[in-house]
Amino acid sequence: MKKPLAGDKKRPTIEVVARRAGVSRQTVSNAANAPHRLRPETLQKVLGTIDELGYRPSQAARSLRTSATQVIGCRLLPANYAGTGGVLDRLLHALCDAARAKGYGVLTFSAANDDDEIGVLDDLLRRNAVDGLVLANTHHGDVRPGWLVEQGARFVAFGRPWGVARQNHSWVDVDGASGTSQAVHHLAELGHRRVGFLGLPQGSGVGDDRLQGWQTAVEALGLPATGLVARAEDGIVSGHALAEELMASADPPTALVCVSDAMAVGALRAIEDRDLTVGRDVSVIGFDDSPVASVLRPRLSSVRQPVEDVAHKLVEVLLAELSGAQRRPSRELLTPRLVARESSGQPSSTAARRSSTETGVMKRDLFLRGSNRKEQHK
Amino acid sequence: MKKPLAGDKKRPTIEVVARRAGVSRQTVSNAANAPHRLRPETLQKVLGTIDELGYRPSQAARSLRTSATQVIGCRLLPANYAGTGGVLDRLLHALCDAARAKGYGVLTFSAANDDDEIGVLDDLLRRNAVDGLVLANTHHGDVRPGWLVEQGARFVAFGRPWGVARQNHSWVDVDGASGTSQAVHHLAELGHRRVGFLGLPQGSGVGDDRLQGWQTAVEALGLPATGLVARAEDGIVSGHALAEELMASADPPTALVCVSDAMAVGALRAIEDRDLTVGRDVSVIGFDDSPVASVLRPRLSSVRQPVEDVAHKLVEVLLAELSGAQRRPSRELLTPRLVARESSGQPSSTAARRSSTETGVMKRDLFLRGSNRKEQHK
DNA sequence: ATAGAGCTTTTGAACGATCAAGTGGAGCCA
DNA sequence: TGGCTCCACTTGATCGTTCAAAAGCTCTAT
Repeated sequence: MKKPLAGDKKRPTIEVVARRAGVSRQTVSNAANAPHRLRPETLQKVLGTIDELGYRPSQAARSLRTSATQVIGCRLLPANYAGTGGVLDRLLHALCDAARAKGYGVLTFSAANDDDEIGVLDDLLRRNAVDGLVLANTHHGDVRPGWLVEQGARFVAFGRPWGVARQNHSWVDVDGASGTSQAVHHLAELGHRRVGFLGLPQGSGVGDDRLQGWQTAVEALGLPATGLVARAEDGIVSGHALAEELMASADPPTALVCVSDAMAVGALRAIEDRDLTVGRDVSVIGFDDSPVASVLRPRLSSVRQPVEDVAHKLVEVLLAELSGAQRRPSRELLTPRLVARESSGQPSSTAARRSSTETGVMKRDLFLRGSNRKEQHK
Repeated sequence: MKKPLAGDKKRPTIEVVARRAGVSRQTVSNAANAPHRLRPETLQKVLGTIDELGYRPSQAARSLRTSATQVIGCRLLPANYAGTGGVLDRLLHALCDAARAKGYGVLTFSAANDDDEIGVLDDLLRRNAVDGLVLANTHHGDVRPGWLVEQGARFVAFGRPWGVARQNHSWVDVDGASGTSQAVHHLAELGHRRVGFLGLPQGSGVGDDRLQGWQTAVEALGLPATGLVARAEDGIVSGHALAEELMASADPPTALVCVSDAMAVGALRAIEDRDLTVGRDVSVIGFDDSPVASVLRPRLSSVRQPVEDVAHKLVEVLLAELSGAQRRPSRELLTPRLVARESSGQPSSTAARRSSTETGVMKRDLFLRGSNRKEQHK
């Protein structure tokens, strides 16, 4: 029975509700915050009045008194779609849902770089505009976690504190090594033996992590490991160059596991440029399952991060941190899942068969296969 | 000379700053909010102390007193990347920047549907958690604007109030008709005459708008207009079906202007399935310049919305609305810009030449052309 | 009868800022 | 000198909530 808020009419305060229900302010407050303290019939009556007037406590007044804003801050990363951008957008959605389920809001902001971000964070913390923070995209030599710890701020990082000995803050991360390992196992099951890896320059946390997964799997399966790794900065152009480099070798790989979808896209291009068929002559698996993955042709197999689970964990850990119950920092490592699509298939029987005559042979069969739409392609 | 906030040390209040500077609370307040009221030397002294202690007014206390939160709410739309999703993500970034520049924060939330969103908005408004709202993705029969007006809420819509006679709220939108018109003109300049249009079912605001731009341009240029429009719900599969439909006709188009990038992707597939070359046999232009556009091969020409300008306008209009100075609702229509890439090129001299022997001819030339990376493809 | 225990409800104070009104002093003019 | 204005700054009140403590009330045990 909610009353619309007419433009000039003011929102009802707790005082108004109290008078109307014939009780005191505190009783109304308790009805919402500590219902067990009220006699059932009183509770009923007060809740009725609250509903009747459409009362909600003023966030500002509550924050002032409790010094808790019920808001989590989170930086919006620059939209780097081919890279990990898609993941962070999905994460933001999931984070909003997870936070709202716990009665929290999410305040987003953008920043040009980490120093800029620290400036914004400093402002948010000093104004008490947020209770806690989610720190995304942690990286090697990241100054933000240390700064936040020093400020006594409550936060959770999405991403391990790479290359730091004393990890004195909570984090949630995705096991990249598991992801690339899954990719290698999947390719091995399809019959591949020479599985290459396109990675990031040494020193990148995620890059090294994902490379290690490849190494572990290759060793476990007894696959060849030499001359199969190429590394460069992330990007489509890099992916093209690295894939070309590996394929130009004497004994080229029949499959490529890539540290990112951007790299994978570059690899796809390089393969096509050699007039080979992706998923047939050379298989490719990306990482992050970015939006482009399912739109490319052939659709790109990719390792998908469990973003919803990450978001839930982030909120869970952060709230524990906020409650103060948490003494020791939490560490959560979640497992990603390979989404196999057309870009990873059985190796062609003769790896040496490299004529260009068969380009596009599989196109028809591959198009729309596995799509959730039932529409058939004639 | 900012002092770090040690974990257990409390933030300084205005009272603390005042005592330290040897002035009263109000003088400190004035230093920040009305510096002209202070004698220059006093101002200097107070600002010095503020800086020394790293003081920032508590957002909660300020909000309580002024009943202004300095926060704008904005729904995070489901990540529909092939569709308009990418645009709204870009918009969110720009919105955060534009808002921050004016001292506002952006509170994001997600909602399953419009009714769900109204529930969230109701909550935000009742708690006074936001000063104003940005309403994205307005559509035909949208109940949200009316509801917000009824509530007396301050908001700006991104998108015109489609199909509503009395437009009693402010909005900012992009002139879709101009975008599709630009696309047609661009194609006509390249030599195309039969330019098709893949649109949305009648009744969709953006769909009809963009179709109208195509019509206007086609008429203005004296191009054929019959049998060149196909309409269906948005999506890759739809795009494929519609393009196939048009190309199967007796006198097929040599170019397709699409209402969205998703449609355009479907069209690309359909063209390739006929063993034709995109950008040569048939040109394709999408709408929104979503992230996939520049990653596809050939890269997709697309109409790009001026998201940063939109964000600035949204904030500007909303703040005018909040200040109360605004009597009449504002209406701003911004112009998008066509980004021409490889998917739109000169029509092949013989439109009837439809052998499959030349598939992929231009691939090498097209790859990476126009990229900002200088790296050459050998 | 009465004190004590336990439950429910009320009252006073405080959170930290801004608004509105008040104070004190310098400067001007008659 | 007195009165007036203007400026620079201070003081008291207030925003709407929750916390902490007090106050009633009921019930039981002595």
